[in-house]
Amino acid sequence: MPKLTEPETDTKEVIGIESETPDAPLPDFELESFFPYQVRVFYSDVTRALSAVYQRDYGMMPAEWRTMAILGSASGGLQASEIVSRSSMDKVVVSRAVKRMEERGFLTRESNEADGRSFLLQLSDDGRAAFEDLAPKLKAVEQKMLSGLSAQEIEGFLAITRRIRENLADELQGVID
Amino acid sequence: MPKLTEPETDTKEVIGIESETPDAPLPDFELESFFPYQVRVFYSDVTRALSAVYQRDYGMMPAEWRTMAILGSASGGLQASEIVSRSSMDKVVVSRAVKRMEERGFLTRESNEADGRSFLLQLSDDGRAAFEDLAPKLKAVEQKMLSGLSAQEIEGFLAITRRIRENLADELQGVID
DNA sequence: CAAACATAGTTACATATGAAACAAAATAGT
DNA sequence: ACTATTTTGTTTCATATGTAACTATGTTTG
Repeated sequence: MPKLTEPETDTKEVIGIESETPDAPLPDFELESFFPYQVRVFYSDVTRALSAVYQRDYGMMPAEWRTMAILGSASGGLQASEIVSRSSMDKVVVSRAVKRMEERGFLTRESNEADGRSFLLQLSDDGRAAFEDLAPKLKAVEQKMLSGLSAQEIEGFLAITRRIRENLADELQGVID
Repeated sequence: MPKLTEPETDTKEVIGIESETPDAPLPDFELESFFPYQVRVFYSDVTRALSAVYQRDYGMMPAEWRTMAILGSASGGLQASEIVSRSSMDKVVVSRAVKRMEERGFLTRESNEADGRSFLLQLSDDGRAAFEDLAPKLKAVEQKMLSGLSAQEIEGFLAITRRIRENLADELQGVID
């Protein structure tokens, strides 16, 4: 069932090791020192600290908070597609977040004069109140997690994330996203 | 701890002001420059580049790959609980990953002499073969994403993730994990 | 010993997610 | 104008996930 892609170079055959090798090549692979794993552990702590707040105070999910954050700092009404592009979330995720937020009275959907397919989204008064309550709290969490770090260190850190993302750019071409 | 209720501001409608711009405090919150958001975008690229490989080649999920990685570099058989502690994954996640890997013939479960509640897990020959195929491929992805970065830069980066996690340590106490 | 408690792992349930199919409206090609 | 294609957003379906309940075994304590 595994549709294995052909191993390009099979050193075993070249060297001529036959059948079961008790002295297996045993790739020395330490998960805990594997960079992507460390990134995941880091991310998981960061996101958990953050979502704990909007989750606890407003029962919101990450996608809802991000939608709120974008609408909260926007001037007029936004289309869902604009939220998609500004949040790097999937359009399905945004669609569902918007739906849930409308049900909970956090945003309004007006039909769009200029384009009958889309709607203009805006925070309702309740939504804005929640945003104004949450934004400082979440900024405080951000401050807390960054405390003791210089602006230079933070910028250096982010610069490295950008370089890594650039390194991965063509790796990720296949995945359309 | 506010629970979903904030005082409604109704002063405007009472007087009937139709001001287009209410004198809202309007927290200046830019999602795209919000540190946790940037971390998420970064993480999402890293993890996607990686999972693309074991997903494509073996149809594995992240939890399965991590389980494989830990078993692959372990000497004898491990209990599921050891995988949990070494992978920072939930025990339910590990349980399901183990189940699926056993179904697919990637690992074996022997009952544990020393403790009737647990089992000793080990990669099967197939599992080991998959691991030996995958480990170098994934290391290559790691190399690719880190290319152009000095060991010093990488260590500095990781040091910052550790400091941030320490800053968050008490924030995360509430969440038992 | 036996009742109480703790631990390992699984299962159930409710919910979240991603991929792909879909409908409706807009745009392009001829 | 008419058909094809693209874009916008929703829905469907199959699968993944987290929380809590559960089973079974092991440990502690009176």
